[in-house]
Amino acid sequence: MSKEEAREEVNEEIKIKGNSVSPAVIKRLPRYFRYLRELIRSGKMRISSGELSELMHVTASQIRQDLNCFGGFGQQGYGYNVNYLYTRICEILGVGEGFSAIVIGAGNLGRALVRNPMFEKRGVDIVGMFDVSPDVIGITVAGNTVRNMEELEAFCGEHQVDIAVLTLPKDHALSVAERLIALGIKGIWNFTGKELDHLHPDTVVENVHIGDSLMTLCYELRTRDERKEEEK
Amino acid sequence: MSKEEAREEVNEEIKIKGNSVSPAVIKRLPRYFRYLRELIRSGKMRISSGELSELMHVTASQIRQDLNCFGGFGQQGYGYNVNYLYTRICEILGVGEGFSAIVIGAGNLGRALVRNPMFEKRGVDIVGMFDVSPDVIGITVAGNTVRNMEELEAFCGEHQVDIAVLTLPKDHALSVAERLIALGIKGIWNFTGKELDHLHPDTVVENVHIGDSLMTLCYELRTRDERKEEEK
DNA sequence: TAGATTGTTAATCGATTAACAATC
DNA sequence: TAGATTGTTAATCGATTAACAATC
Repeated sequence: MSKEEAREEVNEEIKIKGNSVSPAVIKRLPRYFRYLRELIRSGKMRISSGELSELMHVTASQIRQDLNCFGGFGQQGYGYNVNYLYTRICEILGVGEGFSAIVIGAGNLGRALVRNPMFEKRGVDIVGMFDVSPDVIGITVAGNTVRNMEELEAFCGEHQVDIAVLTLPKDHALSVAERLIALGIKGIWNFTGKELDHLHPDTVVENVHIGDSLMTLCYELRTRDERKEEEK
Repeated sequence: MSKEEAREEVNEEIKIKGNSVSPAVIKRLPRYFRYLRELIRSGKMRISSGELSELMHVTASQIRQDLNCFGGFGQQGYGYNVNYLYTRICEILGVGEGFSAIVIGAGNLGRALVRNPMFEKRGVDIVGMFDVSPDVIGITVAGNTVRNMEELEAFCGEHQVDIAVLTLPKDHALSVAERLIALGIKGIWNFTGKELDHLHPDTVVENVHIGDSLMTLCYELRTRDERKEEEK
């Protein structure tokens, strides 16, 4: 067995042994993904943890530690091959797994999301949109015709759907989530503000609260204001 | 000096002594804000850390620890007065400071954000929208007429603007940010994906990368898939 | 007063950083 | 080989949890 193969095995073992990779590391992976994308675009072939640390404003130590959770991606004395590293990060994050998604709720947010290149960049394929309002049923958004919510079950019977993006009003979120879970959907990207975790142990729920970020900004502004007041 | 006053003094001191409140706590505050809002809506007058912990799926210890960073909001043997607690959290987060914001970029995302009740709920007032495209200049979005970017300087001279929401293409983000900083804008809510931190020490930048959240979901889906494969 | 629940200290846990031997 | 830089261990730092005395 070559060293590479042995490493792979250990690697696999780690992945199997539950979530041995800490949440803090996982949360940082998309950021590596973004920076590596940029580096490739700029034609950079190779990078050291030191260089990358300067670029990303994190410690080189953290970068090496993070990347090593998934195996030795670098080479002593050389650094990391940008393309290889990007490929591995993509693998880890499931880019290229070909996940498919439906969007439920074709309001302002739902439409804006579908028109965003975000999904394409991350290899997630939007395969359908749904709504209850006759005002939007039948319209086409970025190539997706909005279907009647009543067609949900039939549609999911015909198409493989991995992810449901929920951008519908809060008070309908729970009942829709239950329908989705009954249909075997594995992941819910939840913009509704309704707590949908713990509904089903096999369904992954990722919550987005954009407003929380706005509030963090306001907190900083307020404390900065206060500090200036004090300085007087 | 009453006990309350003494407490306030200590409290103030803490706030002044730099960022003595840990980032982890600050990040959690908006969540408390959301839950307290709901509790008020449901008519609940009083709550213990134990009850709230069950509701929010965090430890009671953490709740008490978090709230205590800002002073004693509760009462032994009683718990927390929901209204009072909400009021204090709002104060801390700068809700009601009357911050004003402009949105730069009236594309899909910019328009969706402006139409969202988020800003209103958090006491942030949208006072203007800007874009460079003749296609959108002049249209009205949720009561806001989209202005030509050229009017930015004149507008900011006439109106108090605290926050700029950037939803414009990445490659124009830097030059616009520099104009905003020159105009004395204090906070940037950055959706562009361009790194704008460290541009100016007095400008607070809060970055939003919605795609990162999607990738976290994909990571969970992939590892779950992999685990199922292994089980076979 | 007795019961409940906070505020707060101490203990534990996890995450980050520093350091350096391994090695390309 | 010498220099560079990783992978990895050990040390530090910060955040969470447990425990309980203070007190309403």
